Amino acid sequence: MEDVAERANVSRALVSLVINGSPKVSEQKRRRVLEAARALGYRPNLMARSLAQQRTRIIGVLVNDLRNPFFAEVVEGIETAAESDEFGIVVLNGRRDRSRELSAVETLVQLQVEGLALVGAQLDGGDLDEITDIVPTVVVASDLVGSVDHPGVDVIVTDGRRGAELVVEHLAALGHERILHIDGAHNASAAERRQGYRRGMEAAGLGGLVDVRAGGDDEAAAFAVIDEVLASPAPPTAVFAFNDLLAAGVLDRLDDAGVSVPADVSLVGFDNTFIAALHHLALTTVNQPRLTMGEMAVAALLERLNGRDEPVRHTLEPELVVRGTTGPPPEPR
Amino acid sequence: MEDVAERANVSRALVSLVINGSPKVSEQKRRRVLEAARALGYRPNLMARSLAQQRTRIIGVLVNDLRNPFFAEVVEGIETAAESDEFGIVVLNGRRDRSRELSAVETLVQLQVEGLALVGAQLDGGDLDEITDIVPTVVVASDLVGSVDHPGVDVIVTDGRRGAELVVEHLAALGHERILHIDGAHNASAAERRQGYRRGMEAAGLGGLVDVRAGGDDEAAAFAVIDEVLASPAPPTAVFAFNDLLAAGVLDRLDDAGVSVPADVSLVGFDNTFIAALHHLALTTVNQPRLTMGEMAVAALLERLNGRDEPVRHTLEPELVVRGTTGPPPEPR
DNA sequence: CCCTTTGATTAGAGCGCTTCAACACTTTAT
DNA sequence: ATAAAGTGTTGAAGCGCTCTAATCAAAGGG
Repeated sequence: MEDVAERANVSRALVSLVINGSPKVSEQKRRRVLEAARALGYRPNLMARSLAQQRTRIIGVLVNDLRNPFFAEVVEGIETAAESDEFGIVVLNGRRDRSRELSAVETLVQLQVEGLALVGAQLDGGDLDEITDIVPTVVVASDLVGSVDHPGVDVIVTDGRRGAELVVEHLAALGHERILHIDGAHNASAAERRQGYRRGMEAAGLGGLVDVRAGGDDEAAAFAVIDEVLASPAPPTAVFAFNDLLAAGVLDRLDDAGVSVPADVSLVGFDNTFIAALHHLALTTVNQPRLTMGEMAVAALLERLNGRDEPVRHTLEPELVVRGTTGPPPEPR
Repeated sequence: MEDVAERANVSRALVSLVINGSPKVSEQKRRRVLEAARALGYRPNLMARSLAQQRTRIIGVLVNDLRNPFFAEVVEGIETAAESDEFGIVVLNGRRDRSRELSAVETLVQLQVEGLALVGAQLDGGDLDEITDIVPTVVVASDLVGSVDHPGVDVIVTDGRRGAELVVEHLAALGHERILHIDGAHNASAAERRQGYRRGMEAAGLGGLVDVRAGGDDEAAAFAVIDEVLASPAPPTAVFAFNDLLAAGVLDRLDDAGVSVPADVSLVGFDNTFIAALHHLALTTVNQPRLTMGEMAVAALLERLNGRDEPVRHTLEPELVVRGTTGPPPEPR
């Protein structure tokens, strides 16, 4: 910068003004500076600028699992929204490991991000206590454990309880009774969906048949459960999986076992990722408006930055997308 | 930091030494400082540190498309490797838009990243000219246009030419002759695969039947091509798609048209993403060792940082993964 | 012709940290 | 005792930028 100033015969301060597009610079000097900058290949140092300015215009994004297309799309929503507000984003990947999430958050805070978006994170309110009075935080696509309202955290979720209810209603309407739920284990939104499943079962008069088994969040987690369940005396006629990835795993395993879907067993996922839409899977699932979620997350952060003080919670409506993996249960023989 | 120093009755310099784990600090003061830091909730400012230290320990990653699981996994490979070398990564998403890629690279450079990994980027040598003598750069999973060796850029690729040849060999061996290639359009690795396809066709004595049509990099791009091709007098008996996503699109469209795979038409993808492995797709495809690619990318950058000066190019061997979407062509009637 | 106003430019302090050279002690060797 | 050699600690400069307040030049008003 020094060099640019010298070459253009102006002060460092003037260079700064030009670079930042200040209106109070004469056309002549502006030109001189820009040319000098180009000639020297000058590039402003973002670190130095942030330090001096005391702001970074960066939103930190912690994502639970980049390989899950669902999260990737939420992140794209965040990115789009951030961009239009002249913010950049830094994405860190928790890789389904809570301790990694914790250290990622720490890194982001130290990076001085101005807002923190936790996408599908497994952290709970306690983990965030310290963080939230340093930087505005929004939890997206997962909920704080126990749904406790934390004064410093905004929440953007699709109503997982309702979504799960929709699934059970749909299956029950088709005549299913033994409906199994393979859950998301420690996954942050797992509890909500479990709860919705239970309520749905009860509402349908199937309270006695509630069956929840521990799954996870990708295909592999489904295998053991399916093997176990198929071996039981009265296997389920329908399976509601925690998410599409898990459902895909279920589908594979059922296939291996020669069980046909939906003739023998109906199957429902969650998220409505592009995988579910593939004709060969044609997975019945629950849609979450992921781009919207990303955008709302950014909006929430900006409001905080503009002084809002009370927590906000946006619960979006899930939507059942019926495709080819659900149908009436087989006739009992 | 000032405050911590004061509370612990030491100088700022000492605090810095403690935070950075210097061995030349007495146990007593170290304890005092750490306690003061905890009590005050002190967090070092990474920006300030980087500025003072003149290094960031950050590797910038530009990825072509986060929604494509293939790229996401390469990024995970990079992340893992970076982590074990005590580097952090910052991921920016080009979202399939070259001008966005350009500005993302600019951002990363200004962020003072110590290395740049371009994953599946569409940029060419010219775009990088200016960049490479500022920061070590490695191109992963795509190649510079024209494969010109650029002295400042390392390249980690799977041999797309060979991969495509393998595909054609496989199909030809099954008896196919009219093999269509739907390419990746402007995608950076498209050219190589096209070339491999052509060579493969010629080697199989099918040079006259070469048929390449413009595709893209996701499902949607396939639709128009399939419609067009099915309407032609002599439709292909096999389709080789640029990647798995595109292949999934082809599969969907063939399905719509009532064409069955592989009985009527064989189909091959590329990348071996988890999608291809789903039993209901069971897509024959070409594997790329994505985690390894990510790791090699980081290794290349570190070597550069340690003074290597000549460019390096690692070409990994692709591997044909035969699944259920390929078989002999239908009997001509 | 001097004073005020306006607009363009600049000096310099400061952002939060690291690091080097200097300093004050202690210990050991002589 | 005194010099030499370590330990541990600190003052202060500097990283590349921004921004406030001060300065300077030109223009307008009386």
